[in-house]
Amino acid sequence: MSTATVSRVLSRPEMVNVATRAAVMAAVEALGYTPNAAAKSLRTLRSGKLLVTVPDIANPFFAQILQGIESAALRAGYAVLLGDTQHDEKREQQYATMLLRREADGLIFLGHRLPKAAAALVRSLPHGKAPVVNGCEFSPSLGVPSVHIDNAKAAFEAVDYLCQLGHRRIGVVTGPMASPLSRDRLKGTMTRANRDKARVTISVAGGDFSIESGIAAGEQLLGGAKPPTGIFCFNDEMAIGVLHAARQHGLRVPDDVSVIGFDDIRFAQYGDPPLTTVRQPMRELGEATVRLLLNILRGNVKDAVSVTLPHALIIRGSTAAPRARASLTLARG
Amino acid sequence: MSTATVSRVLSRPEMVNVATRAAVMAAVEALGYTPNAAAKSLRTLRSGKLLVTVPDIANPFFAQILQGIESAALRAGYAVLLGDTQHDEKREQQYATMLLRREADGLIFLGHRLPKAAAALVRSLPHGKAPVVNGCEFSPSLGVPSVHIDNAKAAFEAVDYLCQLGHRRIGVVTGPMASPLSRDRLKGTMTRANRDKARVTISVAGGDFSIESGIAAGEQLLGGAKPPTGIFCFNDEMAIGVLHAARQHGLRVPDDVSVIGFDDIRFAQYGDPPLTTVRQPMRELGEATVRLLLNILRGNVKDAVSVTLPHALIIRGSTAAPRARASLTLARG
DNA sequence: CAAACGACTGTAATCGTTTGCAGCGTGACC
DNA sequence: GGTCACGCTGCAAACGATTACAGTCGTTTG
Repeated sequence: MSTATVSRVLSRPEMVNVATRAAVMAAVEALGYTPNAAAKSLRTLRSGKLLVTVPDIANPFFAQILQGIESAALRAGYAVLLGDTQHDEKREQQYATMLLRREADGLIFLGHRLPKAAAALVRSLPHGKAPVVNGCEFSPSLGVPSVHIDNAKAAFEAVDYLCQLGHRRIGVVTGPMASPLSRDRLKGTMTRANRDKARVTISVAGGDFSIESGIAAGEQLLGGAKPPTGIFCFNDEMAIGVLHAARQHGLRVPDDVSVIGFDDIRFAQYGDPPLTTVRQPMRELGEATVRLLLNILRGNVKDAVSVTLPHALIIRGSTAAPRARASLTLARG
Repeated sequence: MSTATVSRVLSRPEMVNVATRAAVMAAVEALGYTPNAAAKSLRTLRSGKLLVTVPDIANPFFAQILQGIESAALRAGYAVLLGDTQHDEKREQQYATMLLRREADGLIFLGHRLPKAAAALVRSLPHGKAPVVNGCEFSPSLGVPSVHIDNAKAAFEAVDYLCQLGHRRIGVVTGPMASPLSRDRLKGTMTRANRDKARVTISVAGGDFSIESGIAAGEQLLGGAKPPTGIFCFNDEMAIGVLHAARQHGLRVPDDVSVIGFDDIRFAQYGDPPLTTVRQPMRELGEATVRLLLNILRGNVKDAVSVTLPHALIIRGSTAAPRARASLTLARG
């Protein structure tokens, strides 16, 4: 029995006679043979792995996207190489070179920076051929397809909802402005605010998507002279921080101040109060990203284009119409 | 310039003359050469990857352990192959075979089941030589070293704290009993309860570590005739569920019922009320697990033994002394 | 001065698969 | 009966690194 035959049985069984096939399988069973992945990868130039870099795996938003990625990858016969970059550019670079070493067949990056090594790869290949896709930011300038929601529209809707409830002083807790995602959400926020320019005022506090930065932003917004009656946060964790800050200030949510989050992580709905938020389809985002990458790997150029998935404003208990100014002042005393 | 020299420059630079070394480096730069990982792996029989299987990556507890694993692995020059098993035995098996294919040099599994393929490996190698370690369960019978806390002791302390506050009817929300971790915590709970056999009664509700199962368990415990005044949950997510259920029942925490969680995930301290919980050093658990695995890979047999890390009861706002029975009844009316 | 040595560098075998090509036997068709 | 096609299997050449071993050359040592 030649190695060639064994190899064929294992990779393309239909090429070999049923009898020999059975014999080989029996021998494989008996000897407990398992093919060596490195040798296979060396020969075929394919590793069967997808490299995924995540800014922070402890962030439930990314964790759930990753879950979608993992399950779609597994279904397609790929394994996931995980890189937690901690928003650190060095680490992003470091991981990206694994692509050049052919340790992975493709790269999914969930941050907003395209690592140099990957950028070089993108430039060196014809458009739409580089196996690099982005997970949740949309940045056409990178020349890399991505899967995302319409962040500007989503923010518009969130702020619109606050306006419709009657809020006039609205606070916004953003993410880092380096990320297009934050910029898009701010853009949507402003678009809506400017529509009511005369009446609606926006105050902006910067955050970094962590609970702690949400607390700080909450302090900042609620500590001022004329605090906002409604606060829109660019993710749920910061919203949880703002809720916390509001409690510290003796403010009740939603009676004294309304809060809207973003993402709809699992903890959003079970807090007190349950958080009104913009739901992103995290799992689907992850799955769609893998599909996109697989299309590129398979050369389906026509299907290798950015995808926009639907979002939804989920209304829960953290939002309500603002109270009259007098009673609010009273409550804060 | 022979390939041998280039190889030496890249892997053991000290072996080659400084001048040639510089020349090679220059050429490498100029040509943008990057070594092929598969070829290297084939030749050296080492992949530079650690396989990590996680029952549920969206669970912040595992996410944080994974974070520790990833960072320790990266520091040691290893990459992480992630498998989210969704508690599914099939998927665990599937991932474990990657070890046999030499797609990874070692396996860290965070669930409680040792996959067959890995078990076979453990049996086939001398004791303490198999590159397989467990992440947070301690199960000597598997013959695999692990990193964990003293679960029985931790549970003992949590229940002890409730007892000392004056609670007599205590509820427990467990995890799946298939896991030694749950059994150990229940054991610790019972040890403490039995010390006060005459006065303390324990009621047990089964959960699966999800928020939803916490809600269900909370309903079950709080819906009865003589509901517990203190509830100890085997993780924070279920505790969050119990808090939710308590609110639904019109009970206030900690006035009407005290709640203790386990793990101290980030969301525990920013809820309302902040959760009293048993802190596990998640990051350190992950890092220690990697160290353990590396010791095995390097043949440091004497350091390849299970490790117990310290836990701590973190007291926050979700626990207090129970109210007199009369007023409790009043509050619930 | 010859021999031994040391510091490098090159040759070539090797890791374990995949796969193009050739060989071989069988049956069909003319 | 000869030719051809077809189905299957084996041979052997890759894939791209690492590394034992041998060779080269300058230097030290006896």
